[in-house]
Amino acid sequence: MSIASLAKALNLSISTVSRALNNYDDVAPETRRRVLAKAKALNYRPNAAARQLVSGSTRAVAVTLPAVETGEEFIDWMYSGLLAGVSAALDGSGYYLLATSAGGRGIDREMALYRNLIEANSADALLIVRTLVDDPRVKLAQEAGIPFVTYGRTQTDLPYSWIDTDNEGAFALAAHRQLGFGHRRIALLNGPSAYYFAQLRRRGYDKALTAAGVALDPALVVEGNLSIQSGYSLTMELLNQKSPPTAFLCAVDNMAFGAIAACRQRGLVVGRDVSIMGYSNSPMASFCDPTLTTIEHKVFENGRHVGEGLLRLLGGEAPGQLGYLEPVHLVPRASDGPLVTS
Amino acid sequence: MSIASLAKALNLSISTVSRALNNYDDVAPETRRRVLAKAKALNYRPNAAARQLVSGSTRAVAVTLPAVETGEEFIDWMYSGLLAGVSAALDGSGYYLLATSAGGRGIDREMALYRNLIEANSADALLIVRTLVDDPRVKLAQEAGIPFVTYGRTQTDLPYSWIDTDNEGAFALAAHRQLGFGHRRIALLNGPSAYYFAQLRRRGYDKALTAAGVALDPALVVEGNLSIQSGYSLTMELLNQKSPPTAFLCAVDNMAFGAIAACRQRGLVVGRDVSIMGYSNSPMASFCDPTLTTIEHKVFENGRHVGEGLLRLLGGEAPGQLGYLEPVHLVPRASDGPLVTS
DNA sequence: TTGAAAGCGCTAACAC
DNA sequence: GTGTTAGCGCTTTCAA
Repeated sequence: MSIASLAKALNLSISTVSRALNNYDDVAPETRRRVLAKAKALNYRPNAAARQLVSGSTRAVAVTLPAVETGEEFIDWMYSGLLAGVSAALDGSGYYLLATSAGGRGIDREMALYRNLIEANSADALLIVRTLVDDPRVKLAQEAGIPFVTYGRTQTDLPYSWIDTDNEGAFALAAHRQLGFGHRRIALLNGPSAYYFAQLRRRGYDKALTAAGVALDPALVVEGNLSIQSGYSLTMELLNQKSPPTAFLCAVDNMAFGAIAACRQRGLVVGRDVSIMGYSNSPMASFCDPTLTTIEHKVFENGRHVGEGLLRLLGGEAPGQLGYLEPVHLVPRASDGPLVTS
Repeated sequence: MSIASLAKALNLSISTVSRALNNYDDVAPETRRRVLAKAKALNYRPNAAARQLVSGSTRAVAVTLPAVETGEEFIDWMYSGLLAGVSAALDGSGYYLLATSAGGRGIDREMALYRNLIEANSADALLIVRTLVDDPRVKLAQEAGIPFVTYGRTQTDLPYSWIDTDNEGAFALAAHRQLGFGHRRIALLNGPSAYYFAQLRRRGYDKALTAAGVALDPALVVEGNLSIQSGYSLTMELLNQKSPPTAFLCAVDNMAFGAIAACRQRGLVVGRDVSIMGYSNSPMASFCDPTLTTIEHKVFENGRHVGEGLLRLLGGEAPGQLGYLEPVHLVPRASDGPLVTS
């Protein structure tokens, strides 16, 4: 069913049909009615490729997903929620989300995917998630002149549109809470420092400790790949130190679950002998034992904001107009508490 | 950079360039060399829309994701792994995965998405996941004549290509294990019965119990939405029965985590007072307390098989040639054990 | 071995 | 208010 056959069935020219279909106002109301009715009856749907070729627009927002952890997951829980939000915001706009996975093969693979997408004209805009401190994807998009929104900030001189959560504030808050409980040896189980969010978290943590007059101990800041397993291993190593930490701030809930498992195995009662905090407030956090004190990270809502930003850009807004720091808040539960002094 | 400007730069005709680029054999070797070199130098990339328009093929495999649980997740852990596998199999084939979310708005929304995709010619093949007993998506794809692979089986008279895990075998195995432990009141926390996988699991469960001479008690078979929360609520309700179950077979690990939380809250020691089993062997299963006895479900590998099936179909294989039941196997851990008789 | 030309389905000038 | 026409960038006959 092409527009040509539709036109023939209506005894109209192709252009009149096209105009009626695309809501131009120089079409007789009666004609428009007839066209719309016939299109529905004949189940006409414009060919995406043809429209794309002539308009230059694909109506697609492309995102490649890092899956840094294992290479065996398309995306993880957080991105799952984020994309649901983006998808929800895009819904009804005529734009859709084109998701491809870099399959854990790193930033080079991601760059290749984006480059293809851009050069083959397969997307109108890009979504860049989990930004690096110095992110080549951002540079690529800027050079190509394709609209993009980042989830997470990066270092660049040019204006760009971003949404981020208050990573620095979140970890200052977390550290502050543990300091208030009397903890002085507070570990930070961070993500890889190549990611900007990890640097920001570290900064928040550093600031809170420094403000409280607690000396920074580099041995207490470790990096892992955000998996349960890494949380477990890192905690085990930290507990082996001569003077182990009494509090553990984890970059994601998953790492906290690993930390809990490690402490349990060591015979430590989490929430009493040691304090553990997560970040994200994933569904499991309220069902594990002990329930996990964490920082609520509204991924779905964040995604919705990202989607709205994308739409603004696509609507012609200049990059750099958008820069929104999502607030985070504490969800106190049972996995942390006052330092017990023996 | 269009093929026209490439041709001009080479002083060749468009068609010769096209042939050289597409590996036709009626091109002089020297000409091909020149074209390829120039294309690389000029960073030429064929326009996807144009190629699509003329060839009729988009090189896209579309999948819409149900996110039935909450509507707030693009996909869940299982699909995350499955798609990673599909994506891996497709990698290098020239086909890519186009994922859109139905945003938890049910099968009607999914049907609308697929219908659009088909009618606008936006995909060469479809991937249909989490099949219903009587699945309208399968009928739609069959009527449209578009190649598709289902992950999960369905009821249809026509041949189709599917990959499924051995749901029936898995739950027969699980029930058999609990029967062996002496349990007689074994609950099944199933998924919604509209899904074929839920029916198959029920069948496996029924068969195992019947074979052991244990009467089926409908009160022990309940349905939930596969979330942690639903596992928790259903278990609470089951424990409130006059004669509560001593073993709980859960449709997914998440439900099992909810079940563990519920039992803990009731003061029951999981693995001693009650037996709990999950399904999927998610990362958390080996880190929770007690560690979860579950059924390994190799989602990534399954996804790879699905992707390979898709490629076979796209390569011209007739539907119905593919029908593969993935084996599953038990991962015994600490959450289940012999019935304690007081 | 290469080039000219038609046409995929659509939009948007431009004429009437 | 409607029709004619020229492309968008590519593949693929058909001639040369």
